[in-house]
Amino acid sequence: MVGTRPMNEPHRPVLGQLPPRVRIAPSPTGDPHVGTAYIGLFNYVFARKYGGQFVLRIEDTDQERSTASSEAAILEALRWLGLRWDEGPDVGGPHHPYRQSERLAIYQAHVQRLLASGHAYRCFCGRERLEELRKVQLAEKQDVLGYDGRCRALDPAEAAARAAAGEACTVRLRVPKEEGRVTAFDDDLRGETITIENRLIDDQVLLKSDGFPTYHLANVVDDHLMEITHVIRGEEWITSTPKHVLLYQAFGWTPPRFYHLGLLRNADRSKLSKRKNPVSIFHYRDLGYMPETLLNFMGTLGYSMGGDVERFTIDEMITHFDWARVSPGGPVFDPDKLDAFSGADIRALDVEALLGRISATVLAPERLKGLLAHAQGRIARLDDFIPYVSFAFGGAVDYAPVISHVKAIKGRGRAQLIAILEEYAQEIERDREARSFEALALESFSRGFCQAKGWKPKELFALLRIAVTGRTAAPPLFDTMALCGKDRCRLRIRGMIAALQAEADW
RNA sequence: GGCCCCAUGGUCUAGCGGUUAGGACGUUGGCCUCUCACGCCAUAAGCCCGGGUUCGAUUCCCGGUGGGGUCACCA
Repeated sequence: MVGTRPMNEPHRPVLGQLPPRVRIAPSPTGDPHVGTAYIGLFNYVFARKYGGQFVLRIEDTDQERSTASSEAAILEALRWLGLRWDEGPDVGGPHHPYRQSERLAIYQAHVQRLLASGHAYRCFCGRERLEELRKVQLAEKQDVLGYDGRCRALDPAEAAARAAAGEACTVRLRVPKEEGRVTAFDDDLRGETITIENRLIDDQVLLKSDGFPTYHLANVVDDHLMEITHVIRGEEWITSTPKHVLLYQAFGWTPPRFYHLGLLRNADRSKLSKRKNPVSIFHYRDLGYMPETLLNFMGTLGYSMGGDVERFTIDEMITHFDWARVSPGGPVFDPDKLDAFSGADIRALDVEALLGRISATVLAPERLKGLLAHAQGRIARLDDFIPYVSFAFGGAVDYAPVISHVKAIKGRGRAQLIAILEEYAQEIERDREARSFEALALESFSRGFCQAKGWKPKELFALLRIAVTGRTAAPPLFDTMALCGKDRCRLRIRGMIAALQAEADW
């Protein structure tokens, strides 16, 4: 057993070792996720602790789902938190570009190497056959799922010719499947060697038919080229790490050290998901948590300063950081405790500083202006402004005063209301335009949604207005939703669903 | 289901062979107080189970159980 270490031996870099280079590699496919921030925090702290570099790399190899706006949002969210990266798509660096979609030629050249050395092969199996294969494997309850290796035996020259002739194909990793072969790597957080039998490792696709690499290939190539020394990521990657190790071996490269952190969990211990918890970093920003509070809170998840200390700054975390103080288990993200931290931090501010914070966020001039534009026509006295726009502040709202109006929506039962809200919340996330949460896009999405579901706009919009504001009267619905922001709307629509579910007598 | 990871009160954790098992959030009760909040004091609640190793296991090893992850031309 290589690489095991007694648990009482703290992990310290060997003297004379180069400073670490670490990275986070978010995929720009949605709202900036707290899981990204969590992993980012540990990478950042580790890099700073040992005077290394923290790299931000955008893994936009999924052409279907990646968007520029998501990438921008991720950068914005990480900046808000104060996790500064030394190299990245915006600041550049010696290993640019840092956006994988701009490194296609690099991956293709590396795939050629693998093809030439026989570590990879072209595969002409189409999606239909793969789906069929999968169906059969599932039906037969096979334990090992995955590609059956049909194209492994193809003559490389012939395969190359077919590809050159324009036949669609992918390139797969040729996993050495000889009886008894295993692939192992050390997880330095766990202090264990993790070993997996090669027969359980799939001949992973490395290059997709659209010419883009998969995560596995791009990740290994870039980590090597960018001289990443320590890969600190979520434990969801543990089972695919052997594929990466095989790739390092195929290229003749030395793999980095691996640290797999436990995944953030919902209250029911499943992996943190937006169905059960707010997961967007912007949710926490827009509902008025201070970045240092969030950072400190996340720092207490999985990490401990030791003893009784749990309130600490990121600088304190950096100076005290030690891998031996990181727990491998997946912590529950407890919003109540975050609130307690947040309240304490607000109280610790002097009034002047608090005013500064609020002026810069909750009451930022730009935001106020947007609100005023809609309040102006609806108030009689300047002083009415605050109560009038109160719907745009705070988290959950109380539906008790307005629930009768919901019940009065003609011809719609409780179950129907719950269902439509759930569908609405779900589909709006998938709509490329609407998820920007701009009024116009919201409106066109919502009207289309009504049509598709056979609801009159009037009924749905009334329901949404009540759900989002807790009131029956407000500025035009889509302006209101835009003013409240995506995360607040999401939170309140969920709140409305919960309120409806609680109305047992209806 | 196969494989992999994990395991201290409800939650986050301290503990690194011998402790009255400590702290924080939450709970409950009280104090403070015009109310609420804050603050303060107190409270109930935990080492998953079974084998080893050891004079001695919460701690080390193995097994079980439980939880999680993963089995895509998504990351």
